[in-house]
Amino acid sequence: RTLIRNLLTNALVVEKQPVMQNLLHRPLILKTGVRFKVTVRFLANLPAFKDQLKVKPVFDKDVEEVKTVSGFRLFDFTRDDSKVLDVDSPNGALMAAFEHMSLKEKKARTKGSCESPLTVTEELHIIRFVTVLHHAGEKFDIEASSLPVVVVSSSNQVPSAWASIMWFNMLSSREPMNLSLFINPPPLTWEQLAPLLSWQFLSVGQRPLDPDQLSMLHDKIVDNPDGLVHWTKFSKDESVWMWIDGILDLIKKHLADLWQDGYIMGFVSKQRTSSLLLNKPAGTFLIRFSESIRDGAITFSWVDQSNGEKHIHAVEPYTKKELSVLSLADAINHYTLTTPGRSSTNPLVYLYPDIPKESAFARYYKFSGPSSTNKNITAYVHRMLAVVSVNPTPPPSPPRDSPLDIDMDNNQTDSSQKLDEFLTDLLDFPEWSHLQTLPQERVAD
Amino acid sequence: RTLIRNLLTNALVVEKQPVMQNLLHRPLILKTGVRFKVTVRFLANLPAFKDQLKVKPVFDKDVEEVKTVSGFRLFDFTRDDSKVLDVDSPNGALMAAFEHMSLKEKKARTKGSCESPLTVTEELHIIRFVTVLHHAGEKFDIEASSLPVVVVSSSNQVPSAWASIMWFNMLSSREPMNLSLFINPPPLTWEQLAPLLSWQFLSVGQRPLDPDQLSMLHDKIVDNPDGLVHWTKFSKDESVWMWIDGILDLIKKHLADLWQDGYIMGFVSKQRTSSLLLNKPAGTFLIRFSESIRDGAITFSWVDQSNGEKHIHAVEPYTKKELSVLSLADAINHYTLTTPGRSSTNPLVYLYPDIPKESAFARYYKFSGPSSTNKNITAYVHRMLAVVSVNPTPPPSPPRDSPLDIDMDNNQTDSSQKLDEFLTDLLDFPEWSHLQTLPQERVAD
DNA sequence: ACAGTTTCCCGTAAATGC
DNA sequence: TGCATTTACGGGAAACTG
Repeated sequence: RTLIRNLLTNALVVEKQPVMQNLLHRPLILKTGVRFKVTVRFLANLPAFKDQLKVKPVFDKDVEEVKTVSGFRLFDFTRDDSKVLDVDSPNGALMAAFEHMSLKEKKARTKGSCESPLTVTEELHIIRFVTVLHHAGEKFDIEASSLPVVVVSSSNQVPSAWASIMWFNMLSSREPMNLSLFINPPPLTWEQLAPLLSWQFLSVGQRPLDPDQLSMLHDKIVDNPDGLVHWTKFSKDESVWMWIDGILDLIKKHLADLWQDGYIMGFVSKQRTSSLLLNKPAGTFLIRFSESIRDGAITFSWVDQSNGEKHIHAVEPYTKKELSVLSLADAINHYTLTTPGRSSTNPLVYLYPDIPKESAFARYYKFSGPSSTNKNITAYVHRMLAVVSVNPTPPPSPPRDSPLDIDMDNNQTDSSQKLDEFLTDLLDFPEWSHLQTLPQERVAD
Repeated sequence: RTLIRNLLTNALVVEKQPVMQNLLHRPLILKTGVRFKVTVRFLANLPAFKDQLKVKPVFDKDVEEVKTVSGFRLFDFTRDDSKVLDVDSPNGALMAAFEHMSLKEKKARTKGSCESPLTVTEELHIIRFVTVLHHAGEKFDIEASSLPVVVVSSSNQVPSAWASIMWFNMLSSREPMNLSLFINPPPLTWEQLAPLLSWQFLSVGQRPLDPDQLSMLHDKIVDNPDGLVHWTKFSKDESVWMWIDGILDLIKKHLADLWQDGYIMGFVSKQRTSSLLLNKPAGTFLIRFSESIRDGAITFSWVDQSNGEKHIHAVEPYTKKELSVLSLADAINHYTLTTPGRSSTNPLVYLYPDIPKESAFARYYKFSGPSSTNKNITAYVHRMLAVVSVNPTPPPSPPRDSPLDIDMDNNQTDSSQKLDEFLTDLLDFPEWSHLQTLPQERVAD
């Protein structure tokens, strides 16, 4: 009898398909006013109960934080609040599908001091599904709970909500269902955090972080000797996560191919960039994420040679907006340095360590976005977008005197050596002239 | 007594501030679920009536089309449906402000044949505000009506809704409040339509259409000898209006300055472009709207000279997306033609008729969008976007042999003559090589 | 004034209806 | 099936609210 009771008490299972699933197969982030779906399955497969069980969703049922933590927001369901009878599914199990669930904040928060110690994206909530089964003269209260969810009201809160989800997931095995986790959030060790981050890149870009990339992130994130990463560091003050999330979004929207191919080194420190490139021939470059731009931006650093001395440069990072009209492959392919009175050059020849640019990127060349879609022949003169800079390392005096130290045997190198002059009247523009006097060796960021 | 009755019957005046006001000061387009505001004023300034009058909005009150035209949509107010008492305004007049009005479609349309002869953007609706005044033992029914409005559910319907509003406005003087106007829409004469169109450009771009532009539009729109423009032609089949509306949006978002300055000829036929430019020195160009792209796009045509023969070319039109990262002025300033083995050129020197490019556009040069915002000096190499084409009219054999027929006295011409070579390996790309063999004389579009 | 949070709403994409 | 129309909702910005 108690066995049956226990069985039935745990017989409901919740399966959610929230809108913002974000590639982990779990209920995670719910946005007010946006529909999500939940399926509840009755594990005890007793067709006799068909049509007898009414399941009702209850938000934050029996959650102590609602009462104790003042300022904890309260929510209600706007649709499908009505319970749904159990019905047969194709595989014969009893289940109920809540297809049109939606949350709405219930005003009139808990009185008391309305000062919550938590931000809204640190509040963890749950949804319970309850039903009552009368059988053999006994009454069984059956319920099933979702994993914790974060409720947001705007999509600009999703990244920090996701940070909470990740943090919780990493700690939940030790403290199951502690909805007050973020009142006093434990730190994570780097060994816990590293695979978590790597997994994000695997999810978004089909490729995890390699040891070098993780090492750079380690140096950037772990600054105290105990090797622990604190929640504040991760999600608050410097907000390492916000920076990483911007990069993940950049990969998802514009760099999926190149990231998957492994052509984007991405996480490299300035120092490491220099030491890697200085050992390579001029014309070698690598692709890095901007460390200063929050919204996700990407740049490339290259090494050139002038007067026998090597210099490292980095182009001003490309933003999402620019990449939406000019892919990174095209931007690399057509990057042009101009020198007054001299021929123009593309300083990018070998992707580090020694991959000819074309063999890495040629398959992605398509010139620029919208115009390339209509490949039909028109009377219009076709065109492409290109990116142009003033050469930060002008070669010494006599024109075409000291060619770059580049292997000319390679065909593709040859073609990218057929370089040309560009509009030198750029230099008439006052804002550009100062660039001539900037120190050359510093790597950007 | 009847005087008073008439006075009071007409004493309510409606003043709306709809969301989509679109620069004409009238109630025009309302979107379901989107808030709009209406102010009702009581013209008879009798403070004695203060707090005695309850005004209630009624949608499509006494509109016959609701009953007769099957398929006519029905709407209700979702908020502020409750009537609002009259209150004193700062200037002492009695008025009621409906601050939170919002429409929702009422399902269950009129039965009968659900086939409406009208599209939703051709349905004209009105909102009436009604109140009852008891005074001196008599009962006065007072009401005020809005001008016709078009109700849409999505912003992709706004352009055609606006077409209806314009058409109605032009005809309403003759047929006041004919809500069935579009069941049999009368044509407009060109003399009616032309100022209507011009007014749109004045509203959006602070500059009306000039006679030449109107003449081109006339030739494009008026094809029957009676000089009438039919609603079908304007808004349906070829949808001249959709094309114009895309251009208006382009001006609003990216070309406001240049349009206001009058530097955009815009509406010029291919034939006229040719005849204008062929009489001008090589390097003369003009700016035209694409006639084929529906979403609003802009191109420039220029004349060059090769073997003593003049050619007209037009670049593939620029779309809104591209103009959001590269302004038209910059695109013109840095437009580059490349010729294999030859120096690159910018074919754009004089804006038609003979304005040096820089004197028209230099004030708007800012290189490309986002990067120019941070003018602070960083270690990054600055960069800009440029547009590049393969030269459609390669000059004859010996390099730098036949310079363009350009006045070299002008400083700025001089600087734009310092032209350079560009990446000739463009020509290694198979898709570009065919461009060499295209006919040169045809003007695009 | 300000920061955290929510609301508002355009524009695109997807869903729906006919 | 295709087209007309509505719904959905991401994302940027305004409005709110303490």
